[in-house]
Amino acid sequence: MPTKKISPDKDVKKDHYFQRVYDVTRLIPSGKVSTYGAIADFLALGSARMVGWALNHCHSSDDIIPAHRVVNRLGELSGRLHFATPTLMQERLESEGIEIIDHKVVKMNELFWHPRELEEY
DNA sequence: GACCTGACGCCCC
DNA sequence: AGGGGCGCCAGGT
Repeated sequence: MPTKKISPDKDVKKDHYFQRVYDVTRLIPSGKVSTYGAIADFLALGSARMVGWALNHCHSSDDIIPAHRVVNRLGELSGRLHFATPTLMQERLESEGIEIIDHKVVKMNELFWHPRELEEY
């Protein structure tokens, strides 16, 4: 048997992981935000970095992912430069009634939404 | 294959 | 109370 680790299901698992991240992201209510860590925590899979990595590729998904509702734990729009325009993330959040000052969500404590708050799932 | 670099976050000053 | 160290895990060079 080949000692080489050709793992065909690795890509499958990767896609599945992507899908899990996208699913949770879609559940974030408009007007609220969640964090990379909270999503990784809820999935009990991967790390916060991997959530960011997955969201970085969300453009390759056919569905529209509200990735702008995911910020880092301090409420900073750390992913804003990865959107079509550098201001798009902030514009979308503001259009949902979220106030942002200096690339940071104001009242992060009130607006933070953890997936575990979801009753069903 | 070592080394760097992230859309991160906890721990420890 | 803000900043650095380090673990995280996958990709790129």
